[in-house]
Amino acid sequence: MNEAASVSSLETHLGYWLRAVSNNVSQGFARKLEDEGVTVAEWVFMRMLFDFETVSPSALAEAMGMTRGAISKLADRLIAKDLVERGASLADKRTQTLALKPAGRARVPMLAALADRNDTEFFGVLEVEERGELDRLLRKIVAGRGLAVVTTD
Amino acid sequence: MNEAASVSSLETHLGYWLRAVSNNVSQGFARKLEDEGVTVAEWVFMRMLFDFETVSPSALAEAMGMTRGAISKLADRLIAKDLVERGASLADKRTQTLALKPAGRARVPMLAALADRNDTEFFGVLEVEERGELDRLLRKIVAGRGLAVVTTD
DNA sequence: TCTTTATAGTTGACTAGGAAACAAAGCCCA
DNA sequence: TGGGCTTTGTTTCCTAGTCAACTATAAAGA
Repeated sequence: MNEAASVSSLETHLGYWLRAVSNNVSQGFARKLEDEGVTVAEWVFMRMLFDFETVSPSALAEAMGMTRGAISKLADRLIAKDLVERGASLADKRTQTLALKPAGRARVPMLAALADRNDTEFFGVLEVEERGELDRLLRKIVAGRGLAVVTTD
Repeated sequence: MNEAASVSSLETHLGYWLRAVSNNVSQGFARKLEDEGVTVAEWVFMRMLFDFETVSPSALAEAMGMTRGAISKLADRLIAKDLVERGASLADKRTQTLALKPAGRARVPMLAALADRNDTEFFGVLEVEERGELDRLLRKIVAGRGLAVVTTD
C-alpha cells in the first residue's frame, strides 16, 4: 500500500462535511440571535423551559448534553438578563427549579421564528424530499447510537 | 394561530439534529485523538500541511474557517510539540511558511486511521447507500451556499 | 518619491465550555 | 439513629476559540 492510499484525506470522512455544515449553520444562527442579545445555548435553554413549567438544572444538563457546571453558569447569565428565575424545590432542598420569567417567555416566539428562518436559509438549497431524507438519516444516527440530543458546544 | 403553532419546537429544525450528530462525532473523535495527544483542530492543521509542502497561516485560516489569531496560537502549540515549524517566506517578509516536521509527518497516518475508525463507528449504523446519500446532501449544502469548508470551533 | 492604504501575523482582553474538587442534602441500612 | 454512599449545584482552574488593536511590510497613487 502506498502512502496516498494509507492516509485518507479530510474529505473522505462524513464527519468532516458534517462539521463543516453544522458549524456554518450554528454560526449563521448565532449571528441572527446576536441582534436579539441571545446565544444559541441560551435559545435552547429557553425553548426547553418554554415547554415545561419548571426544570431542574441536572435534567437540563442531561437534555442539552452539557455539564452541570455549564448549566449553572448559563442559568446565571439568563437570570442576569431577567429572562429566567431560580426557585427552590419543595421536596428536595438540593434541587432547584428553573423557569422562564414572563419577559423570557415573551421572547421565545421571536427566537423560534429566527430558528425557522435560519433553517430555511441553509437547507433551502435542498429539495423537499432531500430535506426529509437528511432528517431521517440524522435521526437514524442519533437513534442508532443513543446520542445526547442537544449539544451546543 | 395558537401559541403551539407559532413556536416551532427544537426538533423541527434540521440544524438541531445536525448539531447533535456533529457534536457527538467530533467529541468522539476528540476522545480518540486525546490518546495521541492531539486535538481535532491540530489534526486538521496537520492533515492540510501533509498535502502541501508549505502553507501560509492566512491560507490555513481561510481553509479551516478560523481567524488568523487562532491559527497563530494553534501553530504555536504544534511547534511546541515539535510537529510543525515556521519558516520565512522569500518573496514577502510579511508571510510565513508552515510545514510539518518529520515527527509531525510521521504521525499523520496513525491519526488518519483514527479518523477512519471514528467515521465507521458513527456512520456505520447507516447502510452504504445511505452514507452516500448523506455525503451527497452535505456536499450539496456546502456547494450551494459556498460555505467555509473546515471549521473546528 | 513619499504618503497612504492594504495585508500578514501577533497579542491581550474576553467568552463559553469541560473537569474536578467541593459543600449541602438526601438515602440506605445495619 | 447514625455513618457512609450518592446526588445536586457551585466554584476554580484550564483550554481554545473570537475580536480588535498593534507592528511590520508591501503596494498603489499623486
